[in-house]
Amino acid sequence: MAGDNRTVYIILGLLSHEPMSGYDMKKRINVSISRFWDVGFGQLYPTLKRLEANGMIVGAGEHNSGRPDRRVYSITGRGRLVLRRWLAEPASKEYVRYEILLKLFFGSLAGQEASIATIEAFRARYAGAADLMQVYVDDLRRVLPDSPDHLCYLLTVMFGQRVYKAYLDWAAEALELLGTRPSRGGDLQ
Amino acid sequence: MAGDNRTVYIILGLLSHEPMSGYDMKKRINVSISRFWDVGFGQLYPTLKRLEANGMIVGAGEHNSGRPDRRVYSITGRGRLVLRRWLAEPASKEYVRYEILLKLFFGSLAGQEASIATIEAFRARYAGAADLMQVYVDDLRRVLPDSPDHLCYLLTVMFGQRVYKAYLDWAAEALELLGTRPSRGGDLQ
DNA sequence: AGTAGCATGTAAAAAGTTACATGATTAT
DNA sequence: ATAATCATGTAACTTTTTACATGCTACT
Repeated sequence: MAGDNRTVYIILGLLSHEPMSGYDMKKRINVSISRFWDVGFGQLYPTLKRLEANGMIVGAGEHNSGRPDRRVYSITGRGRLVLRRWLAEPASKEYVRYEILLKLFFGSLAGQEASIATIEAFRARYAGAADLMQVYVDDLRRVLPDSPDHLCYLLTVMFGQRVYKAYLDWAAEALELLGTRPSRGGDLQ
Repeated sequence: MAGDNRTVYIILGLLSHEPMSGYDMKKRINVSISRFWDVGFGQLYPTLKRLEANGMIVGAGEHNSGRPDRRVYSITGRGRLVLRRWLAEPASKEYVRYEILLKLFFGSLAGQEASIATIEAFRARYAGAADLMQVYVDDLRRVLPDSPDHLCYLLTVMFGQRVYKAYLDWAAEALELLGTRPSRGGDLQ
């Protein structure tokens, strides 16, 4: 995870569409990016400062009547160049950390019930998410002919839909192996 | 990712089965754990020192004729207690970082060809892995009745098999959407 | 009255990666 | 000859998380 700071490219990527503040970025990240790469305020604000010092973005203070002042950033030519260069490079290997699998792997010390509870919690965590991704996929596929710019978003949502489905299918199979009939219905949340 | 240091529990979990050296642990991690939680030497050795200082493990120097000396660690009662306590707690949320989705999300600036190349590389990365996981699953399911202690391992391998399959299915669908017939055969490596 | 949202940040700590160092043996 | 394996470790660095700080407005 050392090496290139991806927070930089997320900021540049968002600003390549339109100017916005750090707070706006976090909101965008939460709804569309955080599923595969989350960024916190503690990373966002310092990185914005650094990018401005390096001339990749420029910020303009904006007065906001009644609300705190905003600092709206725009991408510069240099920022666009750096972003494009990164996009042309091959993507690094996927980085995952599944504590649930760690617990199951060492689960013989905890007993079957503990493993079952762990998997049930995992399933509950993704039951709603998988359905939601399916809805998004269906919607985006419908509007795609009229707005092909949604394709980039659709690709990432499709990914989520398939991976979450794999999660749920695995959970069902794992529970069966552990000798539990999967409970039907009422397992959302 | 702050909070609890999972390297600690990986070490304790491995030692709960049998005593071994740091080097042994890394080998075990590479073949069975690194797919869902990797640990490097730079984390392993300092953590071993800390765990010994805290009385969770004890190390014994072993002379190795012709080879470097080894330090073989064993888990203590206190270490077992800490491990069991962690196993009883609910697993934290999954942590993932997919640079490929980041690049695709901002891919409109790079063009379709770049997106296609990105996805092809991703597919090549997992084509072999998915097949391998399937082989492991089949093997483990066959030996399971005779050695039920393999169940914990099987659960994690099943997870990998399903997720890697989802990766490949997504890649095929994504390439189709981008207007590329998926190339048949010879796409390993 | 209390919570959530708006909006920006800082500081400390933890976690993780990378590069380096040593040096013998064994396989290609 | 060269590379890989065995075996341990350190140091510097980067990245990420968490907790704190401020203060106003709008909703319940």
